[in-house]
Amino acid sequence: MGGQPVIDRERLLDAAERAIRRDGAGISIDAIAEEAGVTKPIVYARVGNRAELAEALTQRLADRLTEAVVLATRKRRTPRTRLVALIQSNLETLAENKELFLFVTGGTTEDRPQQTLYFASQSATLLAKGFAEARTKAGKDPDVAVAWAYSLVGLLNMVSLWWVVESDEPASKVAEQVAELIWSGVADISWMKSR
Amino acid sequence: MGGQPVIDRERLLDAAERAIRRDGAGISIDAIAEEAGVTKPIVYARVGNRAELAEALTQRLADRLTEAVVLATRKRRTPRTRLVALIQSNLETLAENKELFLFVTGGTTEDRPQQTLYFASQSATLLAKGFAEARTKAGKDPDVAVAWAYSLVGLLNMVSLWWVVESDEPASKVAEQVAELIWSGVADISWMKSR
DNA sequence: GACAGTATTCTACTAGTAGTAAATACTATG
DNA sequence: CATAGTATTTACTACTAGTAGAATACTGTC
Repeated sequence: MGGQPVIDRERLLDAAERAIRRDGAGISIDAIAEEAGVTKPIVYARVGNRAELAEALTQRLADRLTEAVVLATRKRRTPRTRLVALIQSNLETLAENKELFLFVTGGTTEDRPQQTLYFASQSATLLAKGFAEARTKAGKDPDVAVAWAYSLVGLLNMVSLWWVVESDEPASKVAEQVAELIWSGVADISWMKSR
Repeated sequence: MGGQPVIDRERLLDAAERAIRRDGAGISIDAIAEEAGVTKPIVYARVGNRAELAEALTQRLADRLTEAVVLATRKRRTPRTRLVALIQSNLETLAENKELFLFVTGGTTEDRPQQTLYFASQSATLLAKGFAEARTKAGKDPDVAVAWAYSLVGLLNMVSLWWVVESDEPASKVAEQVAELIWSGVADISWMKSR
């Protein structure tokens, strides 16, 4: 058991994904190592502790998400249809990666909130940049960008969680509904007048 | 050590809160028991396992949140200022209960996603009801209510997490910014035209 | 006032996991 | 074939959730 490394980081992460898909987000490092055909210290040598593992898988999921979103929105012409496509592909991608999604946003990592923020910031940073530009062009205060970015990422995150875990509605329908909210806001309904 | 129970459920939850405030969200059941001046099995007898503890504290935090929001919005006259007040009091209440917030949404509970959904549904259910009514009155499809409710709860949740953990901006400012988004949506900026 | 019965609590344990140090085994090179 | 160097595993510590059963103190009754 020496000489050439028996498995590289990427293959190890592949194995981690498989294990998570199979056994759920509560997976142990030992189980991941076993899936990879190695022992625990190898996991620590290649990817680090549990938090770092979650971080690496978060990165993967975020990339996958971005790719899917770009692909889905590319075909659409109007901003509105692109928004719907963005939301829908978000939902569908996270559903396809359900257990990974649950591991990344929920896995037993102690510093879970940091993890959630990290996951969010992956998308939010990019989004914020776009917002800032668009607002500046529109002659409005670009200062809202960061808050808006986290807002939308949180929105998408929760809707996805809810939809993936609990809802039976088709993704297209939910995407359309959420798009309506994001697009026009709540101003046009007589909201909160009584309560 | 017999006769009358030495501590009731509520006082135990008080102790749990104190312990979490002091030692953070990663607190052990033993530490909570110690703070309460009893031993672990008592905690299990009164509130159940860790997930049930989180659930009970979630309930408390949700109640505190609702109370604060009702109080804050009551003073405001227009729907728009009420929305700002809602968001701001949400931020401030969660900041005051930072560690509890992190425990509830992140504590090492294995079934964390379920926990998050539970926390969310506490507020979302109520919100959804209001939305459905308002939309029906406005002559629009009330079907969007549930998706909208989870959307907004997720939005508030993430913004709060971000603000509590990372931002230095005043709550009033962030509340104003987020209100602008929720109120009028993103339709008025030329968004996603390029990317 | 003593005692039996019972509710309550604690002690002590199991099981399982993150993370690590030290021993072991392999391979390439001379 | 010996050796140096690296990769891997074994075996361990430390910690925590959760629980069974022993120990204890209260309360009502004679």
